[in-house]
Amino acid sequence: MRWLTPEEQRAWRGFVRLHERLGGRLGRLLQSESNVSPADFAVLVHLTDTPEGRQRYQDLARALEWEKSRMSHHIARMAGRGMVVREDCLEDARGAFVVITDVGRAAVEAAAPRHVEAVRELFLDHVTPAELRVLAELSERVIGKLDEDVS
Amino acid sequence: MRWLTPEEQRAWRGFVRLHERLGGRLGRLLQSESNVSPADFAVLVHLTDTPEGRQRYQDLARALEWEKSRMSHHIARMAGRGMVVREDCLEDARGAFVVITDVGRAAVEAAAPRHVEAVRELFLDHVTPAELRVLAELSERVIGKLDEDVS
DNA sequence: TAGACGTAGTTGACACTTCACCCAATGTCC
DNA sequence: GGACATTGGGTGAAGTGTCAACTACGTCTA
Repeated sequence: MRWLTPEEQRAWRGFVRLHERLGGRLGRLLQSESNVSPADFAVLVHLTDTPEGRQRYQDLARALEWEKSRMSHHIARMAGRGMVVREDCLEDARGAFVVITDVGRAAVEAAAPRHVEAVRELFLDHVTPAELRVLAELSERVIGKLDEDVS
Repeated sequence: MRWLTPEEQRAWRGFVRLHERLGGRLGRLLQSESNVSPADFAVLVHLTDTPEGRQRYQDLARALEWEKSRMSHHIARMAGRGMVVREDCLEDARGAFVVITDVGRAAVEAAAPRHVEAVRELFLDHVTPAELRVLAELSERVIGKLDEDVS
């Protein structure tokens, strides 16, 4: 059996740990300063990316890589807090839309600047452009391989 | 307000998404093929790293970067499944040890080879040694900065 | 040595995720 | 146009994580 070499371990562990740490910090920051969970924020950002501020459940689920059940539960909770509303789909009676509300829009707009600033402060500012390029390429390549595997 | 440049976005999004995807795949693999959750696996691996197969709750929590409460709940559940036992600490009556059982040992040993193989197949095989080095260095540097910030 | 403060771990309530299953609408193939 | 699989989404229960409060022990200091 082929175990990991020290360099492989170092890179793999570093990668995993870095994400845990950064994710934790950024998440707590969103929560405490803007009263929005990372999951809420992700949903809201994706909704504001569309011109109408609305998206099909499934498209949203694919974009966020969530299971449909998680999407359903989470949107129900967000709807309860007034950040989004559910809307039936006329073309396909099975389907439904998630639509961002004014409350939701206000929440993203309040949270986004601080979040971006934190990403910069905690991550981007400590990484060179060359490293960033390597990271981007590597990520895209590996994600591409993961996608191939499924098919 | 300074938004992210396209290259910054590409790297940041890629990084986050890569971790989500890889984590998801590896986690589901552990769960389905070895009947061990990623969290269980992490605990068991850390325990087998020590000669006695035992560690203080707090040390384990620090190593895994879990909150003490999560550790307490999770160990209770794992104990319920017979993978570990709780043991009182004689030197410090407040403290306690987590000790791996034979069942736990068998579980890691069954799961580890397949897991390592998957990390290789899904990640390491698609990344050059040079990229790996960049990733390791970058990760360690940024984690170091995160640690400084706290102090 | 009494009080104050810190540390190790626990607990319960609540929020979130997953799993397994349900249902209705749609597609497709004969 | 009827059988059958597929798709889009919902649901309840069980598993998991977080937060705040709590117990009990240890340590420091006046």
